[in-house]
Amino acid sequence: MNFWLFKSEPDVFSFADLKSRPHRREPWSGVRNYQARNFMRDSMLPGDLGLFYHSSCPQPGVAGILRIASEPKPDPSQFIPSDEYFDPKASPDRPIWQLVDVAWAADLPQFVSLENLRAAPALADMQILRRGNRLSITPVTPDEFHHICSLGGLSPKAIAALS
DNA sequence: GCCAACGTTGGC
DNA sequence: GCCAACGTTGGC
Repeated sequence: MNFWLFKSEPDVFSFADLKSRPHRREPWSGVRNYQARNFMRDSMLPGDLGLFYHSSCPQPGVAGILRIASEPKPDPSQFIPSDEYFDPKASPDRPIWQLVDVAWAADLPQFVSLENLRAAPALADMQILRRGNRLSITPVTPDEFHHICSLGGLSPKAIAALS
């Protein structure tokens, strides 16, 4: 199993929004960065777990836990001219951008703020904490994932039940 | 709103 | 294939 961090602006789509969707599930559309796409295409598997991170907001940080709920597939928004994520270089025959469905997996009893993340020595190497990091999807190590779940107030038992 | 950092674009 | 210019991201 692999572990991931998904960034989203909560004004646009928050962890609470995911939880309120039918089946608590949503296609993660709009990724337009090759590295992030390649993670989805090459390394992500249904059942993998992810941290739902709120960015560009008053309180950045990890708001909850999600699970990868589909194989990667073409992101339909790339084909729709009126869509803000339209890509004229893409066609249904030759899609460029992929998405995966994600589903709610668990609430965190406590929000894990960016400040909390920075204060944890065990998380010092996280990609999200590096200067200039702009990737909307990044891998995290199993240790980092478990550490953040623990900071979020999940018991070891609850964390184990996720995997 | 500022600004540093980064990815992408396009002229050559 | 280089690299300057540009747009975007995201914390503050």
